[in-house]
Amino acid sequence: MTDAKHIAAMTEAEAAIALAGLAKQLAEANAAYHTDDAPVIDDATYDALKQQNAAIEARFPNLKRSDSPSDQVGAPISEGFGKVTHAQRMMSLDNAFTDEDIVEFAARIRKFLGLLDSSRLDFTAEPKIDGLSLSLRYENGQLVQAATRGDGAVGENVTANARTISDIPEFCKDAPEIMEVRGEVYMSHDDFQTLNVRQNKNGDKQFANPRNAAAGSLRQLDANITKSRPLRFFAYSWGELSHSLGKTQKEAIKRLKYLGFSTNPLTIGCSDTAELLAHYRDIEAKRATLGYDIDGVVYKVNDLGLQARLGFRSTTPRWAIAHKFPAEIAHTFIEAIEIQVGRTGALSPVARLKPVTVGGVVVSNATLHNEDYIAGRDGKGQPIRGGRDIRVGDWVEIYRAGDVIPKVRDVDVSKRGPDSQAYTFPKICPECGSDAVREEGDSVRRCTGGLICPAQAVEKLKHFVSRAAFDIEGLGSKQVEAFFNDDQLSIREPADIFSLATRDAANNSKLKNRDGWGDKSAENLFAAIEEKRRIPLNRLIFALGIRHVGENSANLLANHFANWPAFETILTGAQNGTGTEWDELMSIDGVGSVMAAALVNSFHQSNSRSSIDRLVAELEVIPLSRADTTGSPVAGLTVVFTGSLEQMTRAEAKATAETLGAKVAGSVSAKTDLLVAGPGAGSKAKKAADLGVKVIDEAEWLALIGRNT
DNA sequence: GTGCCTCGAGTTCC
DNA sequence: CTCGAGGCAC
Repeated sequence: MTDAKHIAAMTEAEAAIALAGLAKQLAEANAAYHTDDAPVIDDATYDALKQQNAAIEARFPNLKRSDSPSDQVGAPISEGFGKVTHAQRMMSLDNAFTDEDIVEFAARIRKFLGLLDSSRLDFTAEPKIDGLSLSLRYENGQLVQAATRGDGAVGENVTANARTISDIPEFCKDAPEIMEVRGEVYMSHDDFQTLNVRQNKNGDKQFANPRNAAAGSLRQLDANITKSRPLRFFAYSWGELSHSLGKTQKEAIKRLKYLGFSTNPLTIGCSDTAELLAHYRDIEAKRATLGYDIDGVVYKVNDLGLQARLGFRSTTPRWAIAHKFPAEIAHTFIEAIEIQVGRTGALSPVARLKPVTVGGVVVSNATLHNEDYIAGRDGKGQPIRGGRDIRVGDWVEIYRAGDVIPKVRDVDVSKRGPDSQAYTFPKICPECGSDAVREEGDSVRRCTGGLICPAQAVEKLKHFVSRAAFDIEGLGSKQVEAFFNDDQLSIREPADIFSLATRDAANNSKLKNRDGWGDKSAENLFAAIEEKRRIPLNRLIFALGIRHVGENSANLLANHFANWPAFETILTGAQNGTGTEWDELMSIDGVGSVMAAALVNSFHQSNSRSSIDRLVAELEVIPLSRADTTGSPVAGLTVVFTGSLEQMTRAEAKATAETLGAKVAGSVSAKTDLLVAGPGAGSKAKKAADLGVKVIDEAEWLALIGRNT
């Protein structure tokens, strides 16, 4: 034991050792307490250890560990979970619904790898568990972190909760020093039933389905509640590894089993698509007797070397696919068809349904996409669902696309009454009365009211405060809408947000007297707004809500122009379709004529321009911090990218290269210094060879610019 | 012109 | 998540 005097006398090295020891001791104690119900130390000792840990951390803040016990179980319950950046992105899977999709999947892989039809290509097939994915990080065999998938790049830290799941080992003997194990947390049918009976007895809410129950249980702020819930875990994948788990998918899964994880017993190897499809039918037949929910079968290329060669698209691997079971359907009728107006003026029809349960969830709305869909045609005028139109009062077949978005699959025409009438899509905006027009070749009808239309104005404001834009704490979509409709403190356009505090002060500070508001909440809101007066250029460009300019394009533009004045000057000077400014816009990789025109219009149309000017006058725009390119290994070089890139998109690659002072060209010439060639590179690689231009692959490029994979 | 691949926009429910 | 469409390579 180490007392306060010891801590005061500690050297940094001693402190680091002490912290490591405490982390281990407390983690073991936690594990024992949460999983076995058999504490290895008593509460007083536990608290004393924890205090020591905190005291050492206070004296040596730089030594605080990533797995610090002060951030874990037993720590006071904080609001929300911490964020965890995954060492390797958690990908999602491409979906397939038909046998043909699977044949194409295999063909795509053969083509990409340049394999002959006659050569062997092995796969694995396993049930796709319907739960939620989890990434477990082990260091030297010890579980140090568990994180949910989140958006794939950043998830939530649910370490304390994961420790309570008995299928998840606290310690793995013989594991690589760094090992991220990925898999699915789920609840069995039996456990789900029992839990709901218990919930009912305690007067707690019932869960709609095992998946929701599992998700709700894992995301409890109090790990003790998670502990009382019967969660299970199947391991099927991995992230960062300090050394490999095997040469093939099958070997790696076997290894995970050896290390103490549950792996799904229905995982098998297959040597062609026929075997994959046979296993699919087999699992489909067993589906009802498995005792847990699955929603399809996952196929993966077995050879990990081939997996590495195939690599990833932006969000999915090329070497795996999920063969989904047909979606569950339900029948109900349409009580009404309503029109919503979006930020770009798009009129979107929504069917109000007689509530019905589909896949364990009660659905009362379903999207009808657009005018053509209601009329029974697709965007090109081709009939869908046999060309039947959709009417108010129709009995319809509903399913949840991707198990999420409710959609109308088909109409039962035989149940139509004699007075049934075809739906007439409005030609004027239901919100503002302006003309709603459909441009040639567009499937969407749009309100022409612009900012005059209250619906568009509100949606634009909601976009402005959204997460990837200004992200003002305490000013979400609900609040924005309330302020929009407030007579005294109205927010009609983005600039009004930044004058809110002054206007409220001039108005005798009435905000704090509103329903649900007080001194503190008003003060917090004003502070949060002030905080966002300084805004990075890319966020500002995205927040403007210009059509065709999403988060990604905003980043490209910010990268190119680096600061607001440069961006504004070009857009102000640009003419639609011609001139040097237009050419500069078009020269940006990822910007084409449609986006360029949308940008130019928004800076020339007087209403939108003055709204932008009023906003920018309130802000301090943070320019993009350009790295100093002196000493950059590629400064001044002319680089060309070809073939498919795996670690980054072409646009990202170009932006990064430019940041480092390189020029990026579209084609290989005598002036080219370097060609970065991914798989599938064709004529350019040949030309480079002819001209004697140096050719490297993506990994070598990343190494060159100092970004290791 | 065709055929990927990505992105943008709009959607529901918890 | 899905659809449509923009952008780019061939």
